Amino acid sequence: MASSPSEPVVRAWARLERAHRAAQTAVEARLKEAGLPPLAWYDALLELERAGADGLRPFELQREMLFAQYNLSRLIDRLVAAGYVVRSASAEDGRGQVLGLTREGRAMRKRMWPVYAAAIEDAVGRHLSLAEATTLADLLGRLYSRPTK
Amino acid sequence: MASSPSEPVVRAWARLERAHRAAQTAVEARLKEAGLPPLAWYDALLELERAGADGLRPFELQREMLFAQYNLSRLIDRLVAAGYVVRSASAEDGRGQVLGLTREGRAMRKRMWPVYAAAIEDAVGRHLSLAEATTLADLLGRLYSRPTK
DNA sequence: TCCATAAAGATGCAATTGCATCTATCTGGG
DNA sequence: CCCAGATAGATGCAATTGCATCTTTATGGA
Repeated sequence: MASSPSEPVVRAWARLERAHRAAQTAVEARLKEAGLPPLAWYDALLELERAGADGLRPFELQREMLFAQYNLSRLIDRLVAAGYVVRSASAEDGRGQVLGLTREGRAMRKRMWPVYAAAIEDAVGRHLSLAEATTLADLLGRLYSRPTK
Repeated sequence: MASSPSEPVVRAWARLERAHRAAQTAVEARLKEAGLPPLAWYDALLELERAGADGLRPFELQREMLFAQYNLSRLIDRLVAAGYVVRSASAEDGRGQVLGLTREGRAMRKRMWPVYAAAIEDAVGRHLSLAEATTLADLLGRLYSRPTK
């Protein structure tokens, strides 16, 4: 019988870790050396921008980013402290709040993009053809959706 | 003009982050619920086991794991404190040391494997065919090409 | 030989993450 | 209506990570 995670699966896992660490480190370094906030800020700002005028509930953002609840709570603290996000009470849910992007938040996201984009190109784009990038995105997408097996 | 990271590249990057976070979180949770040490311990123990009787220098382990120097230094502290690794002075390099695996270290790695393996299968294996896993491993490998290989 | 510089590793301190738990509100069944 | 969960979010505290810098030993010229 074949051993339970097959050799290619173990390999894929190991490389997922390494590739991610390498890319992540490189990208964070680029942002920092440009005097910009960390990656996670960009992600949050982008999701909020995409959400439009209605804003997002923290738990929605949490699911989108796959962030732990307590980490997100504190990430939001920092974004609010920096003036990029505003918290307001939710009208429909007394327990909850709604997050909105400020003008400064929108501006910061925009300001981060060129640096971030260049870093992504270096960390990922440079190494792959267009077709390969598409395949990679496809396969990675499968890892966090319901299995089809 | 084509934007500099092409859309598939950005997508691949975004999914690399998400997929990694999802898998990482799931695997760590499995280890913890089995009362076992974190992932990084396994990696280090495995590398040391592979290195055989000669052991490894911290900086070699650091390169292998893509770990920051100060993080590795402290990871080793913990492994030594747990009795899984021993530090000894390097014979050839007065600045350095050599790491060796203890019997307990070897045993712990072995003990972690079944739990780790099952978690990998759940996080990765379940979602992909054999051919897909191979392709994924291949593409991910391209992202962190080490110069001397 | 001597020195400037580089490499190996450690460490103090600040920021972030993880864990457990807490408060407050909401929801569904009796 | 009422209460036992469940859900949204915050938070105290411990562990880990990141950053800057330090010590010690190697190395490669002039």
